[in-house]
Amino acid sequence: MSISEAEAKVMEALWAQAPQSAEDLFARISGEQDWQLSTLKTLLGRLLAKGAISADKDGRRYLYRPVLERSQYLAEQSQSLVDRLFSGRLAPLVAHFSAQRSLKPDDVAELKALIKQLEQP
Amino acid sequence: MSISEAEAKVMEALWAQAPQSAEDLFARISGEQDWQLSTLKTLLGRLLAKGAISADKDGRRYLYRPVLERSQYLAEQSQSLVDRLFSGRLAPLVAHFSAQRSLKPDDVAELKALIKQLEQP
DNA sequence: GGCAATCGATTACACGTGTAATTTGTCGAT
DNA sequence: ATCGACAAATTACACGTGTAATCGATTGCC
Repeated sequence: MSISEAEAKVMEALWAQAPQSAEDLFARISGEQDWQLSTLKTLLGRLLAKGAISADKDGRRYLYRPVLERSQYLAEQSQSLVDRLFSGRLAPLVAHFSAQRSLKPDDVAELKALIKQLEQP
Repeated sequence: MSISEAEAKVMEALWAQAPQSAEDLFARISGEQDWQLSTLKTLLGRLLAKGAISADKDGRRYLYRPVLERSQYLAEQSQSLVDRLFSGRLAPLVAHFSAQRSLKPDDVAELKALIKQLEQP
């Protein structure tokens, strides 16, 4: 099962720090996200059901921690986009960004460094 | 309003060739997508409602053509992913792919060529 | 002109999602 | 033992989406 966008925001908060209680998460997420505590609880429940997080009892409350790794989530999402829209190849995506002129000089420099690294393993 | 994944498949078929009738599209999409004609009609209706395509009467049929451009759709989708998962920067996404070892030598070569081009406009 | 074929339009329906209120269960304090 | 606080679980509900059947209108043929 894949996680939704709202659920992903909860995951981000857990990837930033874990474990956290629902209250912790609520405090951390408020400001970013204008949710009722109840909403967050619903999302935690759904993430638990999906196996994306785990919960350990800590006194009267639960402490939640990610099971799904951020890097795995990134991989799924990125791969899916590249597959769906760019025939599974990364270069066309970069070309697209370049054509849109949304590459800052910083990006170009960073990319260049990356490529260099890839060429000399 | 944004278009859904099933709707995007219809758009792809229209981007590949336009204008096309519902029947044309159905023929072109069958094999990729195991839809009933009725399903395709529903999706065309929704795309029309969203303004992503237009329809011109051609005798008893309609001919559909894209209004939303593919490049704009690519831009929205890519930007959204990069914003949500990579702080809006492209380089980290490429780095992620590289770390996943999902870059083939071809890709690296192509990227290198791209970068080169970006440096000497 | 009536009937059948053919389209598009309308209606259907289950499921995921965003958002939340209400209910339930438990622990601590009186 | 009871009551209140609090946390989690359950229930709620509207909306988008995937998938499709059916309805209704138009048109070509006999």
